[in-house]
Amino acid sequence: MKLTTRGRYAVTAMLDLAINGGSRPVSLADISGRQEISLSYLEQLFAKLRRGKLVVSARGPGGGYRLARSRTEIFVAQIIDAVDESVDVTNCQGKGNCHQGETCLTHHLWEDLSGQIHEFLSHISLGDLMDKRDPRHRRMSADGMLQTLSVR
Amino acid sequence: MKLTTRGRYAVTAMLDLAINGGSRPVSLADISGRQEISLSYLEQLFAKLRRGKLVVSARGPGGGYRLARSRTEIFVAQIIDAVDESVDVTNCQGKGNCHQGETCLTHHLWEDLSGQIHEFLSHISLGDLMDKRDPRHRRMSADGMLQTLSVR
DNA sequence: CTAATTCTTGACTAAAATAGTCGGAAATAG
DNA sequence: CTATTTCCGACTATTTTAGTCAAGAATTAG
Repeated sequence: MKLTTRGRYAVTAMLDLAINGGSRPVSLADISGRQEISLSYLEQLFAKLRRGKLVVSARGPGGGYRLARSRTEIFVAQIIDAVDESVDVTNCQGKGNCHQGETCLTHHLWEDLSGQIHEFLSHISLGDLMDKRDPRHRRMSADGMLQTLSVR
Repeated sequence: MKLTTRGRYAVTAMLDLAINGGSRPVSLADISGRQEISLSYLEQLFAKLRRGKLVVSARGPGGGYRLARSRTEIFVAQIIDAVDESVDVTNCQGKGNCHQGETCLTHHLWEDLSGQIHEFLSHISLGDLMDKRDPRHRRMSADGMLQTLSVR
């Protein structure tokens, strides 16, 4: 799991699509204008998002992109995975250069943590993020948060 | 919150320190050998970790670094913050170029999500990672965290 | 004291990732 | 047909990452 500015751009653009995309597709030019991301860069990102089956495209006038499925079925982890093409991070894959060393141990510990972050982002959909705009859904509970976050 | 390979290196090195550091300091040369990170790069990272008060150093033969405090009191978020010097990510700070636009909205949504990840990593200590019994107890609760996502 | 060890610092560099540019081709609505 | 918009590949500039090098300061073992 990697979390770079590129992933942020992608999630931002997808959020824009989820917010502004109704029955009509949204053009990249619109997103570019609103989110201040260069059009050409958006093209690169959406090529990957399309390959990742997160959006569908429509060419021609009035065309653009729309979400490939409901905003409640598109998760942040999928977006980041689509644009980040995670490199494999192991420096000891297959090779036996990491016998009884500590390398594999610490590597495994990191992978574990990384996996948890991925797991977390796999449960947050665009819809979840958007729902936070609705004040009725606002529930500030610092106590509750600590209970769910800390080691139980 | 950014999550790059540099942060991974830092956490890995700190884990090595937590695992291999007993009463004696651990030299960067040792960490370099075990974790296959270049010595000079480790020097850069540990300069920042020291400034962040996460490690203390000891010069001379038999010297090296040791954790500044107990492994249960050093958290992953602190390590990443120390080496990443997070840039401010707002493209609309102060400036009024983001009035009723969608830019601020999506930006805040991302900030909230990013904040949640940071919050999560603020509760995971080196000790937690080393403690391998029952990793499920460290897992994030997406439902619980969504309740706490703030609205601005 | 001396010498080896280790951190400390700064300047520099190579490689990679990021972000953006450009030119054109294909599709399609009007 | 024509304007709009996705699509696609090649190219470039900038930034970040990772590593190198060299000099120097502190400390300790012997």
